[in-house]
Amino acid sequence: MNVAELQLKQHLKSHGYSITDARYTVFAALEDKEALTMTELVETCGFSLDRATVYRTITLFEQLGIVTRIQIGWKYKLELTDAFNNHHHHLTCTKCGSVTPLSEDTDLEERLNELAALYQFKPQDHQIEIRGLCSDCR
Amino acid sequence: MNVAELQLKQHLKSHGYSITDARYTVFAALEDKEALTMTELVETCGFSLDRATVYRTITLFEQLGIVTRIQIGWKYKLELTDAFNNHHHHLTCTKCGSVTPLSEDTDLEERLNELAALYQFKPQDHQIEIRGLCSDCR
DNA sequence: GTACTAATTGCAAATTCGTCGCAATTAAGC
DNA sequence: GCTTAATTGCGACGAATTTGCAATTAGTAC
Repeated sequence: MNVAELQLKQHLKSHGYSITDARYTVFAALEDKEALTMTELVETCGFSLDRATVYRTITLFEQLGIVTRIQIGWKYKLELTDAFNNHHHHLTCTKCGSVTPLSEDTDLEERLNELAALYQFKPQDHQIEIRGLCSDCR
Repeated sequence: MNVAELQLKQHLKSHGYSITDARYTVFAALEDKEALTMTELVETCGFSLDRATVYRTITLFEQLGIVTRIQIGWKYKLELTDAFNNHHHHLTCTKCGSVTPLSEDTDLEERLNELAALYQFKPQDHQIEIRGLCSDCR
């Protein structure tokens, strides 16, 4: 069991939820991967888990702040949250459909916080998607 | 016919598509409004248009860069693109679900362009969603 | 304006997506 | 191990989205 899985275990436990194979399976499917659509996730878990279980698990993970939804092109996709080692900023190519994750950028984050403050808004999370042509397609 | 509708007409024409009532109706439903879900859009067009036509029209509008999907909380919504006078930056309240549009911000746009440039990426459009607690809920 | 052709639309049927109730199974605590 | 409560699988359901095809409409040339 790696660090992230230990973290998952503690997270579930501290919120009073059981540690189950299904939850590990879903978590593992999202670990260190590019964002997945719900359908892809269900396929990845495949034989071992029922569709309904995957949906229920994702709902729980979202409530617990383990997973977040981001939009990539047309569809929404699922990713682990920052706390579980991920990012939610992407360059999406409108031609070839490639997705390039963008590393965190302090200037950007700060500006977002300033803007939120203007509206007396307390930010918890955010996502940014830039659509355009990637280096290969331009 | 207002400026935006003229622009729509030219856009359709220059790409070889017909100018039809259905396309005006869908366009009008999105004009000067907050983003709509597909279901809301179908309801807005209501009696006059078949569901399938609305879906097909939106697919076309996306291909032509007239409409874009943005993520609002869990769901995606539809909005006119920048070229047709809209913005895609929002503050979403995770408690009450309210959506506040964020006005364009030069600093932010510039920083996004700088970042895209780092990846030899040619930006066409972008969206930003900040999730958190609105002034009423915090 | 009329006629012709190709594009567009409405309708109905078929998929796909996401949710729910309930019985069977599994995890947690003793 | 035993008991209890949480979790899962299964089947069924309602909502969302897509598709084929026939009827209608827009575009173009006379």
